Amino acid sequence: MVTEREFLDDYDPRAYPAVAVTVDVVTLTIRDGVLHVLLVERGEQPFAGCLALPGGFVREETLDEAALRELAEETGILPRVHLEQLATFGGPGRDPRMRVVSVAYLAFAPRLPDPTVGGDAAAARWVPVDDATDLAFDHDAILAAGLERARAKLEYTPLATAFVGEEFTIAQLRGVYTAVWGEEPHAGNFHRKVLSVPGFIEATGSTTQRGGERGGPRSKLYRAGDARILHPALLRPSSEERR
Amino acid sequence: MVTEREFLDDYDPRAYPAVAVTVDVVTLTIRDGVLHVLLVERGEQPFAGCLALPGGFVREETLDEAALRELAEETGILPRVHLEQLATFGGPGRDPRMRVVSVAYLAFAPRLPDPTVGGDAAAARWVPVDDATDLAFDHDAILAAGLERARAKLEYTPLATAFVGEEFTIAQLRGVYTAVWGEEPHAGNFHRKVLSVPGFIEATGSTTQRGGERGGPRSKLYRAGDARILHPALLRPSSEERR
DNA sequence: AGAGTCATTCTCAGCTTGAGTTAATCTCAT
DNA sequence: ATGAGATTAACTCAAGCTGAGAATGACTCT
Repeated sequence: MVTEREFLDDYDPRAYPAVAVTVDVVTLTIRDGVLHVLLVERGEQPFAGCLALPGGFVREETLDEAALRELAEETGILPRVHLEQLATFGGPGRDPRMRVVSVAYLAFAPRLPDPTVGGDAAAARWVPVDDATDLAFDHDAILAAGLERARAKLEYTPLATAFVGEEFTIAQLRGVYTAVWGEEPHAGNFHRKVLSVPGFIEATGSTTQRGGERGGPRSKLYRAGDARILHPALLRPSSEERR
Repeated sequence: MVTEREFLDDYDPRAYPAVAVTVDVVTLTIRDGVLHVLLVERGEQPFAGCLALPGGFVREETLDEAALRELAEETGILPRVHLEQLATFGGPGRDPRMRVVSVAYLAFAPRLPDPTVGGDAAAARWVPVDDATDLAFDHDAILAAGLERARAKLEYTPLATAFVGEEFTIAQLRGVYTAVWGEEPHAGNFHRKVLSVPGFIEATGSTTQRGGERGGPRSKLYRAGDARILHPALLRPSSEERR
């Protein structure tokens, strides 16, 4: 990570401005069909009163462990979360106090209870992503990067299954795509597609106890398959508009 | 990037083991049809004599600037390089001397002259990626991540054009895919495909002065189009084997 | 001149996709 | 109870894309 010569020439901790390394976590979940992100309210300057992504200093642990620890501290306990590194933000001036390099993580969780307030932050809560603006520091950019990553990964990975419970219906899975993409896939084609992609989902053999709230037959239940990537991919309807 | 409370509680630079932040750059190019990576030879312990990725400390600059600077120091001058952040590696124990968090970058360059030795490193050189094993620190893992990213991005971005010159033939572009994927796409289908994806390449109107070295007609010349993503994507032949 | 190479264009069958339709199964309000 | 409306699941069909192979010339080298 550094050439020896430069290490010897330059290495003197006191000669450098202190650099802090933190992790920030973009945690996404779906509540009532709407994509939410976990935010904490800052109590002090700078950005007092602003909402921010949960995060904190990295200790004697790997970066992944730090992200998982921060998340657990904010929300109590996190079962079955998918966690992956998103990107690192480290320009000078991100934090007015000192140089802070922040490794951002992205987490996906099935619907969880409201965060325990006994955690690290004064107040942690789920906020619909559309309302999550004017965050502290450069957290708007971090959130935007997380959302774009999530949207893209729904296409070619079985990530959507991380948002639903152990057993789920195809309609619930479709709801994940609708919430994240902001657009509803064609129900019939979606059904055909998720069943045809090998390893995406597998039938449990049972069905729901009742039909939908407003009627309809009982739907079959599925669980996540063992595929790590989807092939062929599920392309989002709006992909023509991108360019 | 950090809650205020934790910042106040924990922040004391001397109370923390010093953390260094560096950038390491995986620079890929194609020479004689073979994918190469830029490596430097370490002169000192640890890993003296080992090959390593070029990199160094982050100064008063953004992370992107640091990566670009390190690259320029190693190779002289870098025109037209594509540079993107890859991932951050920061577990304890990566470097036996101190905690080092390294932000890895991925760069793609058209064929360049051999690196100027007047740069930062004692000896920088291009090494075929298949020979780039047993690197210092965890650079094997960083390189592997860079290669996988490069292979994936060839599918859905016009990245391949970053490996060739301003003007290029479709065969040269195919050569990029062959070198990176390790598998030659079907020539006819590749030709049809790159021409049909909107914004990938555009004809310049001219042709090469001569045919190929071993015969064949003169080929038309193209330049990169303005698309940022390819739609539909160019899938690698081996994608069925993944799973 | 002849052999071999290679860019480019076609053909064609198979597969996937988008859009719409149909049948059967339920819930809810009347 | 009964009908209206909703929903799952399955089917149809045309259009587009893909992989594989082959044909056509334009070149270079011997």
